[in-house]
Amino acid sequence: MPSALRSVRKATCQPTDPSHAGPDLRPVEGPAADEELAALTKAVGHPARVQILRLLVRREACVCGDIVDELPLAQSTVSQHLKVLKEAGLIRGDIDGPRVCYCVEPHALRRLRALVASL
Amino acid sequence: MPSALRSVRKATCQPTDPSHAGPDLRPVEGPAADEELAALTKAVGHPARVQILRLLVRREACVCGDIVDELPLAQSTVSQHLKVLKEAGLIRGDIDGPRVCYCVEPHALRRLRALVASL
DNA sequence: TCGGCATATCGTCTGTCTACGATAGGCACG
DNA sequence: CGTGCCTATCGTAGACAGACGATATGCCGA
Repeated sequence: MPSALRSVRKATCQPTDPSHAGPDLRPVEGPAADEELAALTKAVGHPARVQILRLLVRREACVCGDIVDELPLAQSTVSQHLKVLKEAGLIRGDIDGPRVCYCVEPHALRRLRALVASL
Repeated sequence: MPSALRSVRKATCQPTDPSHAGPDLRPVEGPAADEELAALTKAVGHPARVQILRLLVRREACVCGDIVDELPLAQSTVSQHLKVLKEAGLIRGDIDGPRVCYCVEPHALRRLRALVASL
């Protein structure tokens, strides 16, 4: 049975509650902000990773296997892209039994928006 | 005489007048938008290129030599980064006699902001 | 027209990215 | 306690990125 026929699994993790986090106080300019902006945009700067982000935003959360099913890439490749996004702080992965449930980090996205807006 | 002592040259080019351009009608989602976002963020995703963009935004326009003076990189390296930004449509280079005057493309920045905001 | 300055391009080296298959490890179910 | 599924990691190969010096090009001024 091909994996494409697998059903979408229920997502168990939730994005970080943004109500606890006030506005980001870090500056949007200066050398540190430049490095941060470069690192974030570099992480986003690949079509597969953009697709993954969109998928997670649309579905709020998503099991790794579902992401693999949506992209025309090998499982190991998708896993590497997820790792890049996670190391950039843009997504989070919660272990859910035998699976891993990924979801976006809203405050990282807001930070990215703020940095891009400062350009 | 070290190049660091050169004076800043007057910029002759101006950013594209944004008043002529209405809101960008292209969609901010879908496969084409994903590719576009990936290409733009990839171009921004390097510290030197972020610095160049910031420099151009701050000064509105800037001669290539001044950019070289501001960055700890060789002239050929800076020229390559400028080329990346230009091919992504983020900046424009106007020939001003023997020099080249670079300035940002405001509509490209707005487009980038819109795409990032759609995440 | 010749010389010099500003910029772009070329050639090259090194390192990182991206892709894949193969393999390892962890958890649930029987 | 084994077996099977899901995911991460390893190893590898090819493509790409980033840096530099050297060189080409193009424009002014003498």
